[in-house]
Amino acid sequence: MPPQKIKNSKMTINDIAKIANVSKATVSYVLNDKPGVSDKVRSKIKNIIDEYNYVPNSAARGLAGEKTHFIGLVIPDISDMFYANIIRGVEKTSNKLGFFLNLLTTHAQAEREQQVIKLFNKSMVDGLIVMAYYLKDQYIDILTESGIPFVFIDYPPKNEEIYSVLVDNESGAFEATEYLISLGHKKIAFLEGSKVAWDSKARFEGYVKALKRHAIEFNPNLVENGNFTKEEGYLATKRLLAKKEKFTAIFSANDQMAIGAIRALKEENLKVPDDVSIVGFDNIEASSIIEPPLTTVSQPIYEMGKKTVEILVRLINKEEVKEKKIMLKTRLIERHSCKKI
Amino acid sequence: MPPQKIKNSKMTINDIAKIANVSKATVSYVLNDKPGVSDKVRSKIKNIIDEYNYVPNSAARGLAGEKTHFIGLVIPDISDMFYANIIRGVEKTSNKLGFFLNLLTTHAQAEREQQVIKLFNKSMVDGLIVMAYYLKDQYIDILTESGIPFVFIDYPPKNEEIYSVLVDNESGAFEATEYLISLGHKKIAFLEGSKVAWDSKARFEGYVKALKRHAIEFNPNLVENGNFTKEEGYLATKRLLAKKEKFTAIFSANDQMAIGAIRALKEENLKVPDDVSIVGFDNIEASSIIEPPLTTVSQPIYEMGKKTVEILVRLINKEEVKEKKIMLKTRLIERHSCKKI
DNA sequence: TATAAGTAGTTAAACGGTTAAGTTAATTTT
DNA sequence: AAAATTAACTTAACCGTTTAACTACTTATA
Repeated sequence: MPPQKIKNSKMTINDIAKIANVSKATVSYVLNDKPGVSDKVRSKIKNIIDEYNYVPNSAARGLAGEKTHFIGLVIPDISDMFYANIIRGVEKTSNKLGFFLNLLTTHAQAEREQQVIKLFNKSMVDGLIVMAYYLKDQYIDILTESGIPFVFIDYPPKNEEIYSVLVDNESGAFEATEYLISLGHKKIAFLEGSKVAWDSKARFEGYVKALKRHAIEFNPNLVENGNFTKEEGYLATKRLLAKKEKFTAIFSANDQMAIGAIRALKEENLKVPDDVSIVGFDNIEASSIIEPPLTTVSQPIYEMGKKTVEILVRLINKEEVKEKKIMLKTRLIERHSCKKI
Repeated sequence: MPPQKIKNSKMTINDIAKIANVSKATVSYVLNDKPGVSDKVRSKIKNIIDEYNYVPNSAARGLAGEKTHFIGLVIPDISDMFYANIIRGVEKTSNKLGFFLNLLTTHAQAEREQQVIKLFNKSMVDGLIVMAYYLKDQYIDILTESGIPFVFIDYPPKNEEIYSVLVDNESGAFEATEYLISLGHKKIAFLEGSKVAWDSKARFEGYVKALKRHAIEFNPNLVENGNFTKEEGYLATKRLLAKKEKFTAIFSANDQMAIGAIRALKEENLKVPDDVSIVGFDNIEASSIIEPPLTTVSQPIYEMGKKTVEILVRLINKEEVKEKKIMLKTRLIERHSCKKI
């Protein structure tokens, strides 16, 4: 066989070293941009690497050195657009910073979350991004012990020790409610999400605070639970309507429930926004398509992913991170589901 | 320090071996369910593994052995629900079969696709699932040479050599068009998607074949390009309307364009389905929310992911795979956007 | 000028597994 | 009862990197 360019997949650092007539250590130094190599040799090696399409074996890298150049991503469910969009930010940013992604989904099952967290050991990933569903607290000890840098996305704001980036749900809800009030509404119903989710609670808090701020008395009869789903949002609205307790607006803790609410209102021959104004939360795709287009609170999802990776990579590089908890602001998107009263 | 249970993250196969009083080879055999270990010792080791929460280091595994237990996933864009849903099937199935996922997105950029494919070397992943956007053909040589098992998702059906799972777009479109015909429609417009995408072409083919089958003459004036987007679907429909060429139904190559079409029709005071019937393709979430709920063709997305992994894992295990190309059937979802003429 | 300090490179051990080959003891065959 | 076979385990090499420690020069310092 004539001597030929070996294929990239077979190439090792040894091959490169042999071709360049240096030791593999020298090649390694070049690969990692470390000093101790003359410019001449350095560029010679770089050329050879390019020419032969050599890519270092990341398993070996992970084994030997500190860095795997991988970030682990723990996520409940990718088919949920919220998470999918976060991944988008995560992926783009981590690639820009030279990292790849290891995806592990938990299907929002507690048991699976537990498994998953054990799987990620130090030589598998350099750091971890966690979007937990159940075990947020239990994770922390395991992760802290393991020494892997990690940052949570959307972690309930109590624990001040851990790194996390989250959305200021309360102020978003406050703003949404205040918007309704500014339109002249005084009897504003609230569709709450999951009883246990902290973001649901935060949105409720924001609603209550806005009422209080404008001296409107909170009426518990105007609150119904829709568990964040379209179907239950529909049902909750029906219950609300059945009470004969008057209201002129609904603030729904998410868009899905708002969509259910609109259907319920239509069925009762109530017009949105003429009879009832409604504002949602999340700005999902459907909210711009529905009739009428839904006024809603948009979360900076892409930016969440981006910020999270930026923090994690600083952590991995042992650089200083000023704030442990990053709160991102929401933005009210005015469409056509609200009307001045 | 008192002797304590060491943390899982620090545990190595050596530690387990020491505790069990065996060699690490024996532990390895147990880990990989290989013969040559007595039941007694085997279960003893298994207990210790459980007790100490030991998880083998996958980088080391990848380096030393054949298997990394990772599947690489090359995908253009996760925020596209179509891909996100495929991942769901991929993830669930691969976990069930004992594999993890390595996610690499290409952001639908040719250059990025090229990079990405080089990154996956043998000791990084056991196999590859590719959802390519541009370089489908170029990939093949590189991948074949590298020796990594791979399967394409949604690969254009020409190359019979490679493994792929895809949706029978043509028969789906055929069925949709035939459905319209069965309702009495004869003048059926077609909103085509991207000019280059093979699935777009296949859907067009299905449309044409259904017309032919029912002896309806194909009228090129009734075809407009909407490039798969809502906005261009809207524009395409406007152009269609401007022609004054009569039609009573539209078959749109995807739901996004159909949604644009509905808006365009509404603007021209045409009622769906009373004046114009319309059927879409994809069954995206919004299609059930829009007014009227859209009749559409649903793709077996989850199953695609599932099937793909199943094939890939067989390939990885060097088991026989009967068919190289798996075509999955679509399903027509009847909602309220079509009417008998 | 002798010595210290720096530069550019090499050597070899380690990382945590897998697996072919070797060893020992128990069991079967003749 | 000796030889052959089998089962159960161990030894050690290897996978492709990184990196601490070392060597051999060159250059600067006292």
